[in-house]
Amino acid sequence: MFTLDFSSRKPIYEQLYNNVVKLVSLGIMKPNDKLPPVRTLATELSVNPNTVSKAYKLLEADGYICSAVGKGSFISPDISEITAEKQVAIESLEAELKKAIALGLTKGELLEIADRHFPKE
Amino acid sequence: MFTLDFSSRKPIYEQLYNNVVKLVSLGIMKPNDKLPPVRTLATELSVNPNTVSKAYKLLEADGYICSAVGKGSFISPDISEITAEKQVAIESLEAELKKAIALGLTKGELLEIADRHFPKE
DNA sequence: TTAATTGTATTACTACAAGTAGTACAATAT
DNA sequence: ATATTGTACTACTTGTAGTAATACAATTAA
Repeated sequence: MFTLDFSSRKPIYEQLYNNVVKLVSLGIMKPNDKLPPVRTLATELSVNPNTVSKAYKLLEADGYICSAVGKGSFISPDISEITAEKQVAIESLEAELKKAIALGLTKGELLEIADRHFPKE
Repeated sequence: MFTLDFSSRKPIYEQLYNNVVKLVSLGIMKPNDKLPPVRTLATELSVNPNTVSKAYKLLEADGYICSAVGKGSFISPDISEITAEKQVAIESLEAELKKAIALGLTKGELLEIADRHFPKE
């Protein structure tokens, strides 16, 4: 269900995050489905519970899952519509990004723009 | 001519970079104008020559200036057109970015997109 | 041709942040 | 009550960013 690459430079919590996003977008996990408890998944993957927790925390911040102490973590009920609209917006964004890069936009400049649009994050 | 804020978190080389960009966009420095030599500027600003060099290197990579050993560093001859077109593209990009953010795009996701479009930088 | 001026490359030191782990805490369920 | 769950706090380790010290290479000017 979850696959990790420990030799990768990508942080484990980020890989976990992407795992869940992928499972949802592929329809393998559906709204209200229960995710494995932090400790369970951590043990399975031989990883610290806090690392799993970090992934879950991010997933919740981004609206993918809902977590509650004692209850557990679940795929958000209204995940489908969200991701669909967002996907379209991302595609438009990437199209504009390509144009800008062709005209000499650098990564540094893009990061600066990102900082301006995400205040104090 | 050049102003630095040493108490700022922003790296000095980045501040220098922005100084030059601003001087150009304000028309204070024009195409083919000579920039102060690395060592001279470094001494003036009480900074290591390498720090100035790093700023110049970035400016050259982004097409703002041209550097040559023994000659010096100069504002690029064709800076005006470049920056104009680019500015338009950046505005479109930011418009799309705002839409995507409104639909739930996160900073993390944006950075991931950035990584995808700037391979191995 | 020689000395001065210029940008570049290499290396190393320091500080800070990211990533992960250890542990204790708090809320819910059974 | 006790077990299960997510969360908060702290600390350790590692890596990267920023700057500096130094040596190098190319051009200019005398």
